[in-house]
Formats: sequence, C-alpha cells, structure tokens
Amino acid sequence: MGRDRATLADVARRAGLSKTAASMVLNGREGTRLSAEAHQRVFAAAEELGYRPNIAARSLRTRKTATIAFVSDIVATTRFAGGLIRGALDAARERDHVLLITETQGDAAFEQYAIEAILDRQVDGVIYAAMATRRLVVPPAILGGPVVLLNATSSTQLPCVLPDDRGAGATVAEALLAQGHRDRIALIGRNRQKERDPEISLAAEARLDGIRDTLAAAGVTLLTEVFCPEWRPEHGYAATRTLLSRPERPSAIICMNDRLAFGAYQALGESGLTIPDDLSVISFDDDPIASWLRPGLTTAALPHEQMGRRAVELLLDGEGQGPALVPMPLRRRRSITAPAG
Amino acid sequence: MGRDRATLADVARRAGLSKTAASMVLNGREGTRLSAEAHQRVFAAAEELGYRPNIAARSLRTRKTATIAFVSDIVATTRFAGGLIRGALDAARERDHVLLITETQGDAAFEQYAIEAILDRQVDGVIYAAMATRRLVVPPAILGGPVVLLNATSSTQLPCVLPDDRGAGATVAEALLAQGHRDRIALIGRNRQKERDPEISLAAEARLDGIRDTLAAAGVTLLTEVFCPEWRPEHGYAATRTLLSRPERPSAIICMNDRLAFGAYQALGESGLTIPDDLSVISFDDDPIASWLRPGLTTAALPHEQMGRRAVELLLDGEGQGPALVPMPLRRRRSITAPAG
DNA sequence: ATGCTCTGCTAAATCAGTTTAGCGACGAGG
DNA sequence: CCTCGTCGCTAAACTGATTTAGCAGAGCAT
Repeated sequence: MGRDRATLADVARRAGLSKTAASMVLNGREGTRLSAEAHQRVFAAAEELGYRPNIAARSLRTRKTATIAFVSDIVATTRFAGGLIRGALDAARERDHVLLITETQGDAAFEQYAIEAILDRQVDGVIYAAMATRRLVVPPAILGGPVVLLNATSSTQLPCVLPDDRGAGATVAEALLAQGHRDRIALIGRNRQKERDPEISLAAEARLDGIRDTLAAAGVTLLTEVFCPEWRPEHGYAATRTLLSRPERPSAIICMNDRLAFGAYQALGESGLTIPDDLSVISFDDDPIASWLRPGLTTAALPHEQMGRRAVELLLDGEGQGPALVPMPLRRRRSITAPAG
Repeated sequence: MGRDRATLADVARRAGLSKTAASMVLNGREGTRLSAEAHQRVFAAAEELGYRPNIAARSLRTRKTATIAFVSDIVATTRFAGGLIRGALDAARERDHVLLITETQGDAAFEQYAIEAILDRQVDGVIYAAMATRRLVVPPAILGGPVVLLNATSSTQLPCVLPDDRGAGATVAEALLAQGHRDRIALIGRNRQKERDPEISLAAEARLDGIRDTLAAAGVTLLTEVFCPEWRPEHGYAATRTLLSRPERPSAIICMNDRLAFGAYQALGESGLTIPDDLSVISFDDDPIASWLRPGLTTAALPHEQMGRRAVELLLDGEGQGPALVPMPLRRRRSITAPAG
C-alpha cells in the first residue's frame, strides 16, 4: 500500500529549497516571507511528483489525524443506521476527514476495545451514536477530546443531535386534523417502559406529547390508545385486531412507528377494510417499507442523514451551527384521507 | 483526545532501561538477550503507567497501521450492508484491527477522494465492496497493497468473497420439489439486463442456473417465467397479477428476491388467495421484511455477516482460509407447503 | 596476557512531517 | 563606518515509536 510515495524532502529537493520552505508553502502559512517564485517552484514540484503528505508523520507532530471516530452501540449495522453514517460520511468528506467506525454491541469489553483503538489512533473527535434515540452513559476516557452524541443525550453537558420527535407528533396530529379527523383518532403503540425510561427511548414520550398537545389545542382527545409490548409488526397486527373488535371504529390510526403500521396494514387487509377509504393510517420513521406498502404509508421521517451531517458539523465546526434538534419531515403518501361518513 | 499519555520513553525510564529494551520486551521479540528481571520491570512499568503505544508513531516506522479500509460503492448505507460491515468489524476486532469506512456512491470524484484518504493513511489493506453482487473495475492506485473484493469480482486476479447464488437457486428448487411441487412452479423476476450484464448483477444468472439445473435433474421445467424491469415490490405485484390472469394457476412462485415476494404477497392478498394453502411462495435474500410478512417468507438468506468476516480473514490471514463462495442458508418459515389438489 | 565468544544492554539512526530559532545579505539611518 | 531592521531562507529539534549497530564486561581457552 502506497510505497514509493514522494516525501516532502523529495519536493523540497526538486524545488531547490529546504523542507521547511516546502512545508510552509504547502500549508499556506501566513507571515512567511518566501518569494512568489519559491511558492511557484514548490507547487510545481509537488504537482510533478504527485506529492501527498503522510498523515501519520504529520499527526505525530500536530496531533491532528483528520479522522473522526464513529462509535455506536449497534447502530452501524441496522437498517436505520445507514443514513446516520452516510450523512456523517458526506459531511466528513466535505471537511477532508475520514470516519473510523466501531461498534460496541452494548458489550463492555467491546466498548473498551473501541475506546482504546480510538485513543491509540489519536482521532480528532468522537461521534457517539445510539440506535434508538435514548439517554446513555459516555465512557469518561473519551472525554479528553471533542465528543458529539448522535441520536442520544447524556447527563453530562455534551452537544448532541436528536430528531424532533415532539414536532413530529405535532405534524402527524395536524395532518389528521387537516383532513377533518376529530374524535375518532386511535393510537397504537403506547408502551409504559419506553415512555418512562429515557435509557430506552426518548422518542416515545416526545411523540406522544406532540400528538396530545396538538389535538388538545384543537379541542380533540384520542378515541383510544392501545398498548404494545414492543414496536414490531406482530404487535401492530395484534393491537389493530384489538382495536377493530371494539364497538366504535376509529376513522384514523396513528402508529408509533412504521413497523407497527405494517402490522396494522396486515390486520386491516384481513378484515377487508380499505386504507385510506375506510380508515386512515399515519406513522413515524419512514422505514423503507413505508413506500412499499399499498397504499404508500404517510409517515414522519427520521432525518438520519441530516442528523449524521449535523453531528460532524457540530464536532468540527463548533456549536454555532444551529439547532441540534433535527426536524422530521412528513412523507405524504396515500394512507390518509378525509374520514368516511 | 488522549493527551498526557505515557510514552515508551516514560516506560523505559521507570523501568530503568533504554527505549530499545522497553520496545523489545513489549513487542515480545525473540532472540533478545534481556534478562527475565528486565522483562518484569518493563511490564510492570507499562502496566503502572497505563502505557499504550502511539499507532501513528509506530506506523511511521513499520508501515503497519492495524487499519483496514472498507470502500464501498454505496453498500455501507444500505439496509443490506449492515451485516457486511458488522461481520468485517467483528473479524477485524478479533485481529486487533480497525475499519476505516468510505463510500464512493459510484461517483468518480468521491472514489478519488476515498483512495487518496486511504493511501494517505497507509492502511494495511482494502476491502472493496459492492452493494449488488457484480463485477467491477478496481482503481489501480489501491493495487499497491492487499485487496479483497466483497460481494464482487473483477477481471483482475484478486481474491473475492461472493454469496453462493447458484447453490441458493438449487436450495430453493429443492425445497419446492421436496414439498411435492412439480410442473406448476412459476418464477417471477427474470430480467435480461441483470442476467446478461455482470456489471449489474452476478446473482440473477447464478440463481436462475441453480433453479433450472435442479429442476431439470428432477425432470421438471418451469411452468412460466415473468419478466420484471426491476426487482422492487411494485414489479413483483404487477408480475403476480399477470401470472394470476393466466389460465393455469401455479402451485408455487419463486421470486428472485424478497422485495418481489413482498409485491407478490400484496397481489395474492388482493386476489383472496391464501399463502401457502393456495400457493407457495419462496424467495432469496432474507430481507428483514421476510420475517414480518404473514405468513413468514421462506427465503435463501444472503450471508452478509459471514461474507464480511471472510473478507477480513482473506485480507489478513491469507488465502488459505477456505472457499470464498459463502453458502446461502434457507430460512424456513411458513410460506411453502405441499401443493393443493 | 591475549584473544574470543557470549551475555545483557544501549546509542543513534530512521520514518516523514512541523516548528523553532536564527543566519547571511542588503539597504537605510545616524 | 557602524548599527539596525527586514528579507528570504535554512538547520536542527521534535513528535514516538522501531531497528541497526555496537559496547562493556564476564568467562574461557590459549
């Protein structure tokens, strides 16, 4: 890998100058009194030799590696994680940085390995990411340098990037109100554990709050709320069957995430009900399946790519970059319409 | 990040020995004539100081960085990619290495950036991965060091890791034959472009071959084959409708991937047909939705995690590691049964 | 006493950069 | 004529490891 590369000494020699001169010119140092001609010669020599600095050598002196560590619990290998990484990758590239990725899998030994690997390589900063939006404990060892939390908060005073779940709740509620839904809106996916334990999820409570407040402002309350032990399709399926067994049928169902909505679609299909004519469905996340469903599922999208970007921006450009609460845009598809009758 | 770290000089001083001695002891060099007592002192000092070597400094001298570059076209941020990365991450950790991840997005400028970033950082090797199993052109610049192709081949003589799509085709066909399906097996997802152009997909033709050969060996031929412009749910939906509009209804449908199968489920559901009683469905990939469908979809799984592992093993441990064709195990769920009537 | 080998260890070079301190030439001012 | 400041540039130190070359002392044979 990369033998025979021209070194700074080669460039200097070819330009007929010292390493010092070459280094200063190539780094665009201000206040140096090197002649315009010297600049020319160095640039020409570097160009001709295809010179690229050796980052290891440079970082030995400067302690900068142009490398960011992306540490996640398990996010990197999850279907949702892609966007997070891609956004971070893009933003890093724009700033001439590169991403070192590690995964702790929630395992203390793996986390230890990840931290040591990172420290050994003197990364410029760490993005500490979680799969599910939640509160976590940051290992003190990495606090020696800049850290940004991605999709997570902690009790320490660290900058963090979160999706605006509360705003998404409001958005979803507004979308239904705008279609004329009022007192027959049901919700599936209530989950005491998720709502109460911030180490599991910050999303659940925030979404719920956004929904409730917005409906309340319009003088509306939820028709009913169905609890689910988890947020997977089978639970959405079961919850929807429960819902349909009750005397008053809702005009719309809000699902706490798309996997639940997927289960709801299955249950509604089996019951011979048509979406959205018999019943509107709306949800959160914008999982890839949302666009595969028939009809397409209207859902508030987790802005993973934006979040990944923002994390890098926060880390490298400092705090001035703006809000760390990233809005969740509504993806409008065909699953909601005005209530029948 | 990591200031105040003890250096080798610190360790040597505390042990009352030279840097040379400390270095040799810590690297477990054979043939050194340092006393057992000197060993003790060095280890003790390193322990007490929490010494960890600075990798940048070391690699300046040794040209080893304990870092592998994972370059992908777009795989890293795709729902499928997770396993590839996770497998690689795990195998890398076991060998005390770390992964530098970059994405080219199929863009030449990005690829250039990725290559330079990699070369600048003197990685020990490169895993060059593709999202879809295909043939690709490896940029000559990275051929200076070890390279392994992941989910891809090239015209150059590089080691590569591929899923055994042909074997999977055989597995799928066998599963249907074992249930008693014979002359009413349909296939959806034929696609001339994918089958013919190895730069787009190696999977399509291989799967098809595996299916055909296995059926032929049992004296069976496909009832019908429906073409699809792409392998997305809507195409599976359309293809299935086409299939159902024909006079002879199949007893089983083989879908070329799970997304097509998802579309097939939708179409079958609309037609009031029950899976698997009216019709068996079987497929390839083991996309997460396969387990979410009702009934669960039986499918030959892409062994992404295994593939990612194997790539690192091939890169670091050499070629002796065994076959680069990774078997695709059949995930048996409830979507196939014996044909009705 | 001399030469030889072996043991146990170290000084110094090296990797490829950045950075500090300062040198020689030249012109201006006193 | 001497001093001073500026200009344009360079030597050498430094970063933290590995590695080469070799030194001092002990033991042994001659």
